[in-house]
Amino acid sequence: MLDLLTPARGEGPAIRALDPWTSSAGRMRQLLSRDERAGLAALATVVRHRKGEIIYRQGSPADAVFNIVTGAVAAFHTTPDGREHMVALLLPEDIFGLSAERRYANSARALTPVTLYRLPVTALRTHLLHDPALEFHLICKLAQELRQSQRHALLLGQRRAYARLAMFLQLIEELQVARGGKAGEIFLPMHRSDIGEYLGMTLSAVSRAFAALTARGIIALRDRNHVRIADRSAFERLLADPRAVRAAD
Amino acid sequence: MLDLLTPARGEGPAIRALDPWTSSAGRMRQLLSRDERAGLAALATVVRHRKGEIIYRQGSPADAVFNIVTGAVAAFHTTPDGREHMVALLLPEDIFGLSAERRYANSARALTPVTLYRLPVTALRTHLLHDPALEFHLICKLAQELRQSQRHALLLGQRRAYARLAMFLQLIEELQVARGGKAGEIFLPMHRSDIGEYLGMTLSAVSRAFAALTARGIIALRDRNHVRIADRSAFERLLADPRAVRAAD
DNA sequence: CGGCCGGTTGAGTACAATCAATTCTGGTGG
DNA sequence: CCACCAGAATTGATTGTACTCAACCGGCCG
Repeated sequence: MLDLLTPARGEGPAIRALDPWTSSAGRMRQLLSRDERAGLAALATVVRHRKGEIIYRQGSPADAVFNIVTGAVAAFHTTPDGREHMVALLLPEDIFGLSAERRYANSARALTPVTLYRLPVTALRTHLLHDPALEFHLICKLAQELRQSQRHALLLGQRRAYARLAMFLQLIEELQVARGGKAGEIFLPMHRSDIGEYLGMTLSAVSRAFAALTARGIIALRDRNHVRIADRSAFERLLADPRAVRAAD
Repeated sequence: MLDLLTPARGEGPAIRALDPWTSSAGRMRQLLSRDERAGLAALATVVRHRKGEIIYRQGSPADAVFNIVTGAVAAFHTTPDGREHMVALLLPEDIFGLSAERRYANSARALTPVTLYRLPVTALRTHLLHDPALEFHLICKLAQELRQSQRHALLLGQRRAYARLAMFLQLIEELQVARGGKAGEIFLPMHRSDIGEYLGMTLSAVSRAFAALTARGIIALRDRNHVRIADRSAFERLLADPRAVRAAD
């Protein structure tokens, strides 16, 4: 299961990413050394938010970057007509709040209770310029988040609702495996409506997509937030070619 | 018009991004100093590709990062069933080819004739670790590309085809303004099918979306690759609330 | 018990995908 | 300069899928 509660071992901010220099079978590792984490800890303050709370709002002055210790966070964009679109799903050892022109480009909300390190940008900048190795690790992490975002775009390019949901489940499963969890049982730290925002579809469509995958025996719901991959090969087949499954209706 | 042909003034790799420390009204600037560019130039080789050529293929060993001098590049992902989805549109002074686990996560293709700096990753890494300021600039650029990717996701979350197209046009226009071009006249360095891949819809849908916006007097096509915003306020209104325009059918 | 929140299900509609036919455009060679 | 060709783009008819709006369910809490 996806563990949102156990902090990374050790003290201080932590970032986890795929190692750019070795093949590690999709396993992410902690990039920061004990010293790097201690250095960052000196700049950081710990902040907590309850489930559902806004961490920062799009357009407000971006004076800090955040690093998740425990919990899950959604970065989302609010359109002028009031709808919300999630642009990133953030988990422990992720970084968020990077900005341009001193304003946050989107808002952030706690999906679960969260504990964060808050790093003021000015102090962080100074610190980074004195620690090239740390900077390099941050570059790796950003490249990782960029790939993640591109994958999100890929998901959104899917036409069929159940294909999007399947890609989403695969994504979450990989994240939990990459953090050392085990495959097969997926924990969703969010409501159906949040999933809908991430998948770019309505609550109803999400619900129907869950129903469709369940009816085909591909997944099974233990409860609303726990999904088990019931038929791995059908799951893989669906991901490989979304159209192949349609006939099974 | 979007200038893809004039290289950045000066010599060597160049990266352009929004300045994270000042409000610059959306205007991007060259982040690298003359010295930084010269230092990078020492590692780089210049490569050229004809329009349509593959620069690297998803899954192949990622031994270099690229920086665009002139031209436009598409980063795209090929799904097992053969369809292609564009995940990024890259222009002069952009960086691409960052990877994890020594493999490219997606393919890259020249949309126009392109000139690139090719930076071997090992040399680049060593160089970066000796130049914290340069690393910091790279961080800014990556944050920029991350925001760009999130914006792409936002676009893909739109339901109506013409809304996606409008967001796309806005995006291209901003890119050209940010690079010093002037607003109002947009150059599209790609075919309708490429646009379709970026917007996550078919060629026909792209064509119909162009037709819809033209029929409403929002845009005007000088030729296939040159779009003029004919009615700026209607354009803005459409972007603010895609549903508002439907009635105007 | 009643209200509320999160979620599911149903009927009708709107929109883009699909497949296919047709037009437009730019380049080439006579 | 024009005829021709091939690729690019548009347009048309039909179908599939998700949206919309709405009713309904089930658990939780006062």
